[in-house]
Order: sequence, then C-alpha cells, then structure tokens
Amino acid sequence: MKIRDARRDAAIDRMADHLLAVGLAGTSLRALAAAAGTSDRMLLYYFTDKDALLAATLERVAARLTAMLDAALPPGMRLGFAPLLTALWSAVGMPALRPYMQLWLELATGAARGREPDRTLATGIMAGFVAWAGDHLDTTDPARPAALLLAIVEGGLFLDAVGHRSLAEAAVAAAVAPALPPAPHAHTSEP
Amino acid sequence: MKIRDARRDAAIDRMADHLLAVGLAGTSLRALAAAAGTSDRMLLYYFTDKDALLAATLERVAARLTAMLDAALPPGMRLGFAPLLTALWSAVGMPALRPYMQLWLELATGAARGREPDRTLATGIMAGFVAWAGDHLDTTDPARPAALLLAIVEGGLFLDAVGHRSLAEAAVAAAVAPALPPAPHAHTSEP
DNA sequence: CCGGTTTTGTAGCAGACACTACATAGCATC
DNA sequence: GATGCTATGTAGTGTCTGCTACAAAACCGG
Repeated sequence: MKIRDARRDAAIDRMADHLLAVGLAGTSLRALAAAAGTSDRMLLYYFTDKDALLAATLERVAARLTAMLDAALPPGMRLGFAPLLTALWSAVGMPALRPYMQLWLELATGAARGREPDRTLATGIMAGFVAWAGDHLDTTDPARPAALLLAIVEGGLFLDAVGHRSLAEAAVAAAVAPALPPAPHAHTSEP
Repeated sequence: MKIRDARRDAAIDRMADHLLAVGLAGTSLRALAAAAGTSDRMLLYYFTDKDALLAATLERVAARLTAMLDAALPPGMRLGFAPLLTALWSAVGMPALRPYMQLWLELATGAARGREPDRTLATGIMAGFVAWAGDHLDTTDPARPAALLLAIVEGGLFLDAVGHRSLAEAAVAAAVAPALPPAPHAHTSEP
C-alpha cells in the first residue's frame, strides 16, 4: 500500500503543474495521465473519480500558493492597511503566480454556480486568505479592513484578467492614497 | 434575407436566456438549439461557428445588463464615491442580476487565459463599466476613484461567488466608512 | 517455488461534441 | 409552369469524453 501512495502523490504534483498550465476546462483524464507519466487507467486506480482527482490536485495547488504567499510575506509580519495592500498586490502580480490566479478565477466560476468540489474548495481557500489577511494587519479589529483589502486585491486581479491591468493598478493606488475618496462634492484644487 | 435575420435575432434572445441559465461551459449546440426552438443545423446556418454564435449571444447579454444598470442608476445621475458605491453594490446584488454575474465571471475566466472571443468581449464590456462609473461620479478627476469603485464591486462579487457574501458586504461597508483605513500604525481607541 | 494480492496494460463501451453532405421543401420571379 | 434561391430536415462523420472488463504481469509471504 506504500508504492501506490507514493506514486499517487507524485502524480498529484505533476498533475498540479499541468492543471496550472491548461486550466480546469482544458484538461482530461488522458491529458492528465500523460502529464503525470502514467495512463488514465492508473489515475482511476489511484482515485475513485475524476472529481476526487481534481480535488486532490487543486488542494495541492492551493498549498503551493499559500507557501509562496508565506515566502513573500512571512507569517508574523504585521503591517498597516496601505503597506500590506501594496505588498500583497505586488506579490500576486508576480509572473510566477499568474497561472495560480487564472486557476483561482476558474475555481471561483465553478463555485459561483454551486458546482462541487469547486464550491467547497473555493470557500475554504478564501477562508484561508481571510485568516492570512487578518494575521498580517496590525489593526485592533482587522475584520473590516481585511475584507476591504481582499476585495480590492481580488477585484484588481479581476480587472487585470479582463485586460485592464492599468485600471487595477489605479485602484490599488487610490486605495493606498491617504484621503481615499476626495470628500464628496469637494473638488481638489489640483487642475 | 429578411426571414433569416428575424429568426436569427429571435434565436439570439432565447439563447441568451439559456446561456444565463446554464453558463458557457454547460452549453452545446444541441441544447442551445432546443432552447431557441430550432435545430443545431439551423444555428450553424445562421452563424458560421459556435464561437460566432456565442459572441452574438454574449453581446446581447451585455446589452441587457447595461440596460438594467441604466434602469437602476439612470445616466446623468451623478453621485459621490460612497453613495455611488452603495447604490451600485445593491444594484448588482439584485437576484435578477445573479445569472449575469455568474456569466460575467465565466467570461473573465476565459479572458484571463486569452481565449477568444472571451478576451475581446470582456475587455470591451469592462471598458463600458469604466465609462459608466466615470459618468456617474461627481468628482473632477474620476479616473482613480472609478477604478477603485470597480475593483471593490468586482472584488465583492468575487468574494460572494466563493461563498463569502458577508465578507463582501464588510468590504463595501469599510470602503463607505469615512476614515477608510485607520492611519497606519495608529490604533483606534475603541477596544 | 507457489498462491494470493497489488499493480498495470489493452481494448473497448456508450455517449456527447462540433460540424457536414445531401436532399428536399417552400417561395419568388420570369 | 420552369428556374433558381432560401430555408430546413435527415443522417451521418470523426473525435473526444469518463469510465470499465478482463487479463496479465509483478511482487511478496509461506
């Protein structure tokens, strides 16, 4: 029972790479098997289902992502709202994280339609992000700022995804600027 | 050449309903044809491709969405950052708009991977949203606040999609609150 | 070396998919 | 009424999908 688990685990790693490369929609048992160096027959020997296989692989991907985030902003480091937002935004903008963001978006799409295992996985991953943001904020009550921070980052990723990266950067810049929204009906003096 | 165009147009409307109901991934020529009351054969007579068909249908969906947004917040109405954000957030939270948001997310997923026609369509739709936000803000230079507003709304929709609606609401509440982020390193006096 | 369990290959199933070839029905114009 | 164009039905094509039946190989304790 050891060999099976070891090969199964190795397959998960290779399949995670493949999933990051082609996305959830663009994959198939045969393609995943080729990427993992086995046959579809074996994948269904290791896993009961394609869904179970994808769930395990997506969990591996999530673990990698949180590891990379921890590397960029180690746990225990606490920052104010603006510095944390800046740091997190530049972290998720790293080219190495691009496939992760694409897959994250795809998982959220499935979750929005209530599909499983997408929904459960996505909710859990996002809960992890919430905890992460709360742990990195130096505010007394981090709940609301953490929510806003995550909304801005996810929103920025979304704007970037639809081809408006500069808009996303403007949003982050606006959120970081001191007096965020100029007081309503009060025009700034700069022409 | 008139009958063809009329029926083609009617088919687009029915297919838009179907697309909103089941999403891009869950559809097929046969299902679309059934929803439109024709045959797949006819759909490929009206359109050159499945892609062309989807592009036309998605444009129809986008037109409907902007019409609904204009109904909720008529053009010409200008607001400050916080009121506009509140109004827009409650507008996109309407149950009738839920399928639109799911489809919008799905389109963004395709756009993130550079797939066509998703990419072009999504970029154009988002450009429309940017113009819409700029037109509804009463600030002198609406570029940055508009970007932030869109990022928060899209981010909130994303948080909602992954099952964290209350988090999304907290984010909007935080963005609307007067002194958005408590000054960095300065703890509020409330315990 | 033998017998049973674990691991793997081969071949295929039944269904869905986008798309096409071909023929026909309806209609209009001359 | 012949001719030609538009509109539609029938019946497929080849390919891909997740998954399975069956059997052979490999391994391991006795």
